[in-house]
Amino acid sequence: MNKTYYITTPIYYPNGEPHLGHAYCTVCTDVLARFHKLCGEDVHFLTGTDEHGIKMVKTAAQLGTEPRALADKNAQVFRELWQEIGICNTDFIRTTEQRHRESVQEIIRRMVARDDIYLGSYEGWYDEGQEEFVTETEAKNNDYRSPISGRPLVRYKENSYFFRLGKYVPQVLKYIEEHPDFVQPESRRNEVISKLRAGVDDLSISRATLKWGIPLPNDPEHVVYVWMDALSNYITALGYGSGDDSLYRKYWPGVHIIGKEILWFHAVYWPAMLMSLGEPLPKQIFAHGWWTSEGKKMSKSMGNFIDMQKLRDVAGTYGQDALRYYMVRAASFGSDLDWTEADFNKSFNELANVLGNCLNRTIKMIGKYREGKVPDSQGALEAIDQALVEKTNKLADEVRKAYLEYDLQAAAMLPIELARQTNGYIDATEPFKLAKDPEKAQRLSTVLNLSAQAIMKALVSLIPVLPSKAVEGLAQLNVSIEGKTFDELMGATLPAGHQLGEGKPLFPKLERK
RNA sequence: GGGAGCAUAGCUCAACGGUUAGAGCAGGGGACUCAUAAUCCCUUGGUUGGGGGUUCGAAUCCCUCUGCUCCCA
Repeated sequence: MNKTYYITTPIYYPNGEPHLGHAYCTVCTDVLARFHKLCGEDVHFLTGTDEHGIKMVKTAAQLGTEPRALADKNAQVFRELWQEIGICNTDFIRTTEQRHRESVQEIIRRMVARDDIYLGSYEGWYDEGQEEFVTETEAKNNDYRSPISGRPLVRYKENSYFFRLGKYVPQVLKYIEEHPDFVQPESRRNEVISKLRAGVDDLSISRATLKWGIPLPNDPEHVVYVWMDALSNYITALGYGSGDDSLYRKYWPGVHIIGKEILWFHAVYWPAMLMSLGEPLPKQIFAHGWWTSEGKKMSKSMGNFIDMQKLRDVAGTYGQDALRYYMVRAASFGSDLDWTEADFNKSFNELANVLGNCLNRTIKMIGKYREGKVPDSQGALEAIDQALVEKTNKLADEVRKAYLEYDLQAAAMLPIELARQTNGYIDATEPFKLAKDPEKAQRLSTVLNLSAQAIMKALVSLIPVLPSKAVEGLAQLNVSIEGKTFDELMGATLPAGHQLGEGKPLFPKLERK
């Protein structure tokens, strides 16, 4: 039995189309999923859409359609975009699906049985025009007026079921304190801890005024509100609480990759819910940062919004892998990021000039000087050879470590650094000059061999980030990754006599306007 | 108002309290032709935000000032 690995993105709110933020989170999760898959693990990768709630109702009304139809349409848009940027999710859950509905109701039943849910009343600032509650912060920021209509907010009270979050807070706090890796990165973990210490109220989990949602099994006049519905997806998708929970037993607990704005809910509500159910907590929760664009907050009116169309244009022009590489290497995983044309070009040039060119010149020289067959490395290694061999041999460990520590930026850039060094090696050893001197044939063989080994390892390491291009590059080296694990591929060398394929630019440069 | 953090080269960032504070990019100079007008080498550039302290030794620890960010209310 292979080791299992379960990883998730959040479920996205489909009241609009996906944008850079969604794509980033999904790509990072995908990169991790692909690495673990490459390591031979049995990977289950879940993403999906969170389709209930007042905003769906309103957006649908504005568009003259129904929430269900809006969700159907946009869930499909999300699915298609993920296809286009190479996402390898194994499941896609929609919270309107029957499997989720039934399972959430079962979850509530179990919580009710545990006396963790009770009827109380929810009081807050209510925007009558918008027919929705606004948070205390939001109300204050808008001077207790509706940001839409400008009319004063009213104090409104309605019955609501509550989850006894407060009961579990001490346990959650203890768990987070005792498991430093549970919530990452560190700075976010500290924020959660300090907020937990300040004390937390019980959580309102139902709305009687809303109809678009999952009815509470114990009181169908109420629908399940936001987090109880949304967070449950991570286990309802595995069949938790249904007749067949084999996937749940196989894959749970998993790793959650999320944006920093929803860390609180994942780090506190979700563990508390699982404690109430008596189920294991997630293995890890990693919160990534937010994007700005050209140094400013993304906004449609500013014209710097990286929307789905822009993502499609970039993927269409430069390829999905160039987009993926850019996103992953743009900043260290966990910190905020900034999308700039200049940085994108820089990152594309790394792929084309450093990685692609290194592969290309190596293949072309072996083609020209050795009839496309990898020559044997002969004779004693010189210091410069030794340095390249060491760097090549270290790559597997370095990349593995980077992935296990969620340092996706390093994982993406380490192979590029090896390609950079290989370029330097080729320039320093000058195989193209050695080729002119028959007496240097042995030396030439060594240089070509070591260059080929290095670029091969660089490409293997990049498979999770560049699922299509890395494999394409390896195909040029006539290396198949079919059925092979990361360790097997990284431990292997191209044998002497190995016939290479045809060398073609991996990331062709585009015509400049 | 409460809490946390950051400040290092033009830019993005590194540097268990321990040699001369390092990379990439950008800038300057040069080399090369296997390769995608690609590549490589050399190089300019820093009083580590200011001030004080602890220490044999501080970018790193402490205090303080300034500026910025984040979380919460």
